[in-house]
Amino acid sequence: MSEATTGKGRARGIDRIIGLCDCLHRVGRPVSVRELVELTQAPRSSVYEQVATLLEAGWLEERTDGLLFFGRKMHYFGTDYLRHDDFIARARRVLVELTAEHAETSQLCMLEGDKYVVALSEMPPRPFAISSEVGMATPIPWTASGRVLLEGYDAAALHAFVPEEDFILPSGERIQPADFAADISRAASQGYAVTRGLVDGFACCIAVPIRDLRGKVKATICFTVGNDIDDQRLAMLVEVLSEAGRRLSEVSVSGAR
Amino acid sequence: MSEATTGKGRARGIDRIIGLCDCLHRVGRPVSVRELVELTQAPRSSVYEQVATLLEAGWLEERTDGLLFFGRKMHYFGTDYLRHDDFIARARRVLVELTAEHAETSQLCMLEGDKYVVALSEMPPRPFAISSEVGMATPIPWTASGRVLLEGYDAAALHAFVPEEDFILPSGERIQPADFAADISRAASQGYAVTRGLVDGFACCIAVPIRDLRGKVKATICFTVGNDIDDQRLAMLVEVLSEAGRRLSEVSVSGAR
DNA sequence: TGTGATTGTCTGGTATTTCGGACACAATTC
DNA sequence: GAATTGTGTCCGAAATACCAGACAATCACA
Repeated sequence: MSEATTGKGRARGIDRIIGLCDCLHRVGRPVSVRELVELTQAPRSSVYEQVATLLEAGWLEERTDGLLFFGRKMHYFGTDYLRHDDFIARARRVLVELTAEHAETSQLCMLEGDKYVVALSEMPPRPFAISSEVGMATPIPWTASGRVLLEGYDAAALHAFVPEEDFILPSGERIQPADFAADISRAASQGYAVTRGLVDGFACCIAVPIRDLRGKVKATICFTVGNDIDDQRLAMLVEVLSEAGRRLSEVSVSGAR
Repeated sequence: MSEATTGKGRARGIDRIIGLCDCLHRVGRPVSVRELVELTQAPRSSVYEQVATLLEAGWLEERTDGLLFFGRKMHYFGTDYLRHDDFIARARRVLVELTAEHAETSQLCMLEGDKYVVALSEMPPRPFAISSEVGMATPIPWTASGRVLLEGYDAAALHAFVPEEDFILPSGERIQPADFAADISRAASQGYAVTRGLVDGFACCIAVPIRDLRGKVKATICFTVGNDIDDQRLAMLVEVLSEAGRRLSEVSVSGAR
């Protein structure tokens, strides 16, 4: 992802900005200028200058505690994106519907490079819904959606595509690529994937594919529910998701991207 | 707003990018490179290069029809902003609640420079809810919220602050600054403002203040409802909004911003 | 209060990026 | 099919934005 957008040596302002925002997103919390300098590896004086520019533009905001984070403008731009990407806009309506109907967190997930990201997330208005952060890059093997998104990948292809370290779960345990490949082909044949307590212990994820015109999986929608779910409800949710997945697949005609 | 972020002559890449994104936001729809060049007044070759860089970074996306608009990354950054700005996050929960309860569009509005902008908008899931675009700068006198946000401004202060042309409604009709000042002081004394059919004919807006610690109005929350609303329901919504406004005002202690 | 670390500002030189304009190619128009 | 207009790429020159580093101000702590 972030290629040479950070690092020392003279760089274009625009690349520095991109690197800066990527870092901010990656850490996912307000940071001090000092921290920003460390994260981006950019020259101190440059960072000060860029930050000043971005603050003035409303791309960043300085909070009362002096820390920096994204500003209003980013929200506006992001909202513009959501409105104008046909596929995303349609998916969002479906997620809202699913979450309203079943009171579970529903998400739209996609690949970004060799990582999995949550593109959209709708949480039910209940106190302890399980969430995960929009846009955060996560190793593919950690997720149910990953098993759907990598449809068609065999062990060799996996080895080439997925970074070695991504097979190691937060717990330290290692997923065997062969097992992962088996999960993938099972997902392909049954049309959905379920993981239980993979990264979390208490979470259970159910993912189904959304396909483009050529039948390739381009995204997934998933429910994230408590691991204590019973089989009957799980089957019901699978059914509901599959239906939604089909709906989002077919009309994906000329929409955006 | 957009100061020297557009225009001819040599400019920093970062300023060009800011100008480019501002233009995209202002037009509010996907555009061709040609159009971008016109909008930003930037050199053609520069625009091509910046666009390429931004596309690669995922800040922009090229759609199937070749037009450009904001990309995924902006959505991620915007989501980060929403999560981490305490005040915004709290306001959002309140809006969701209000909209769920009363099935009307509710919004959080603020000033940005000498313009009014919708910072957050929650629409009820019904077919013909009245909406307005998040982040779009609108002349202050066109709105109910404007009458609340400018609390304390007399005719002279208005004259100094609000651009002359902003008093002209889309219909071509002109709002008299004196009338506007009267609306403002009425809003201050009754604690809310209502406008009926101001820009739209069919829309009715109800706005109440959210105050910072010093008592200054820093934002409004409002309902946008159909103009056919009856007095009783309107009174009820005013009451509900006022309560919400009070809730958002008090604890605004050390929040963000 | 002294000493060292941290944070923020400023300035000048130069490695680099921006920009103008030329060029190639495609799409229209006459 | 010639002429015109629109779109995208490439290149060299030079204006300048980025960076290093010096300095000032503030803080931390003994």
